[in-house]
Amino acid sequence: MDIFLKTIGSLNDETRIRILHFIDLHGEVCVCDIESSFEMIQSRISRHLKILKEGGFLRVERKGRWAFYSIRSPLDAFRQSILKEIQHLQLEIPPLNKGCNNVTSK
Amino acid sequence: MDIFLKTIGSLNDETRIRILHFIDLHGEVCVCDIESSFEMIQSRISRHLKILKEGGFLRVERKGRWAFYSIRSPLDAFRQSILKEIQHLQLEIPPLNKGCNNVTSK
DNA sequence: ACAATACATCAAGATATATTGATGTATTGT
DNA sequence: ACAATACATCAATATATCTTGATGTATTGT
Repeated sequence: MDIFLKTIGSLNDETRIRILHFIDLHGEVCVCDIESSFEMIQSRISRHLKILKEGGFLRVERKGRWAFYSIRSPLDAFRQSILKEIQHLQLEIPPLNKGCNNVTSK
Repeated sequence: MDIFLKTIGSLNDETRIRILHFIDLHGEVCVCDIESSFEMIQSRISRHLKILKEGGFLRVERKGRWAFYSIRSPLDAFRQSILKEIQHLQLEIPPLNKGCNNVTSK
C-alpha cells in the first residue's frame, strides 16, 4: 500500500506530470536542462525529480557534476500504463533547452 | 490534464483505496454499509465516495433513500489497470457489514 | 403530519504538500 | 587553492486536503 500510495502521490502534481513526460520524450536529461526548459528554479525541479524517483519512475546516473535522469528501465507494466496514459494527454512540452555546459551527445 | 489529475488525486488517499477495493470486491453497496464495515463516520465516507466518483471510478444509483455505489461500467483500460494494481496489493478489506435496513439481495 | 433513516454538504481545525530563497556538498577548470 | 558549476536539502510560508461535528434535504414508515 505504501509503495502504491507513493507512486500515486508522485503523480499528483501537474509539474511532475510535465517533467515526467518531458523525460519520457527526451530521454536522458540533466537537472539544469529541465530547469532551463521549464523556466523553473533549480530547487523546485530537484525536489520534483526526487519525488518521481521515489515514485519508481526515474533513475539517476551521476556523471561528474551532472545528474542525468531518465525513465527507469525496466519499468513494470503498471507504471508503463501510466506513462502511456500521460502520452495520450497530448501535453505541450517545452523543447529541450540546454542550460548547462555538458555535452549530452558526445 | 485536469481529468488525469482528478483521477490520480482520487487515488491519493489510503481510505479511498480501501473503499474503492471494497466496492470492487463486494459489488453494489450503499453508503451506510461502507460506514459500518469500515467503522467510519458517514460524512467521511460520503466525501470519499464523491471524490472517487469524480475520479471516474464509481457510479451511483439512488433507490429510495439509499445511494448504491458500484464500479463504473464500462471502465476504461487505464482505470481498469489501476483496479488490477490495487487488487494485487492484497489489502485486508473488512467483510460486508450491513448497517442499514435495506435488502440488497431482493 | 411527524419522526426516523440515509445521505450530502458545510465550516473549522488539523495535517500534508508545494514553492521559494538560502545554504550545503561535490566536482571541475584555472 | 580558489572560484564556478551542478545539484541536493533545509526552513519558512503558502496552499491544498482530510477529518470531524453540525446542519440540510429527500424518502419512508406510522
